[in-house]
Amino acid sequence: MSATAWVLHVDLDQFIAAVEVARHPELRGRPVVVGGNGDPAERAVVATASYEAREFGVRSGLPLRLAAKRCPEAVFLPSDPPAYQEVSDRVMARLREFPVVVEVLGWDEAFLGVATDDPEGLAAEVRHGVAEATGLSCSVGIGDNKLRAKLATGFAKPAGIFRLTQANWWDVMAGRAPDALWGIGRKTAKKLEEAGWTTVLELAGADPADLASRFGPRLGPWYRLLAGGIGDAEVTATPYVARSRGRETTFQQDLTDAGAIAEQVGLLAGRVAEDVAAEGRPAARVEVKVRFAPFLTHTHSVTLPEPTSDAGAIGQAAREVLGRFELTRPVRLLGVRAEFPR
DNA sequence: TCTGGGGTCCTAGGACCC
DNA sequence: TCTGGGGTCCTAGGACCC
Repeated sequence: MSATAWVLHVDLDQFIAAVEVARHPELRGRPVVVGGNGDPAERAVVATASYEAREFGVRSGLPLRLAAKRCPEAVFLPSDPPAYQEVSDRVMARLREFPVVVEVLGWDEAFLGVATDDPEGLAAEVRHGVAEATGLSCSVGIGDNKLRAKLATGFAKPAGIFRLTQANWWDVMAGRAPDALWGIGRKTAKKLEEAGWTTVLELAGADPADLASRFGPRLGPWYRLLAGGIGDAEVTATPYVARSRGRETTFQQDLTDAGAIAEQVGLLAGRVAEDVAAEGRPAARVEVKVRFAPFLTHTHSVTLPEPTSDAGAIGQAAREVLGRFELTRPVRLLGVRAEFPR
């Protein structure tokens, strides 16, 4: 008799805030907001808010200035990605000690592929193991595929375990709005609603051809599958291979001087060239992004004559692409991205 | 919105080729 | 020219996710 295949989704609770509280114990129990340089007056957004801060309506993506307004007593800390990466590595290493296949999704989450007849028991062991190794709390979703495991975690949080399978899919999901699904956001939910599909159950019964005509040949039919809870169950430990590497900066004050803009693009291209060199594969395309005030974003890009890792060639391509923009408005963001051959 | 920075994938139109 | 059908590449933009 062989054990049943399950997908577990492990997600650290308020990960970034938890890492900061772990190294600043005096902050435990206080509203903590991490983002930008830690200065709530700057142009930046919240990376993570502690649960105490969330009580005040502070959420990821909220401008720091608004976070300070909603929660004046919050402690604002600068984002420290290397520290989070280091803790993340320890979490993932601990997960790999279980008899599971680990697929890392980001700093604070991973899928586990596992064969067991007691997924709740394993999920509890995972929670204890991670807590013991790192002091961090996580939640675990159990599913019969990745989509259901991922959504289950949302119902498990914080510090819990939840199982979502075909058996309870409709009980849990039928009446929810389509943007409860992983892959449908606010914009698509609005279009769906305008077309008459306001719940997961309704979307699951939609005509695929109708969906295709509204959302495209792949996205449309895929939305119907999502609503049915149907998805991939294969968990793979194969290291992920980047398709592109980019750098971008939002300026605290908009740039208007053409020379300054060109200089910043040169600096960004230099950083991207370093990343490309570190990747060990040449870049095939270079894209430049310009966000004009108030918030108008445009991109131009070029396919290089041949793939290259040469910093001079990447910088020159970026400057040439920049020349295709009409720089008639103040610039709030510049970005350079290199794509690898497909 | 007072709207970051790192990415991924999809779409659609035009160019180009057979 | 009253202009087929298909495949692929290039490009810009959009939506979504963490």
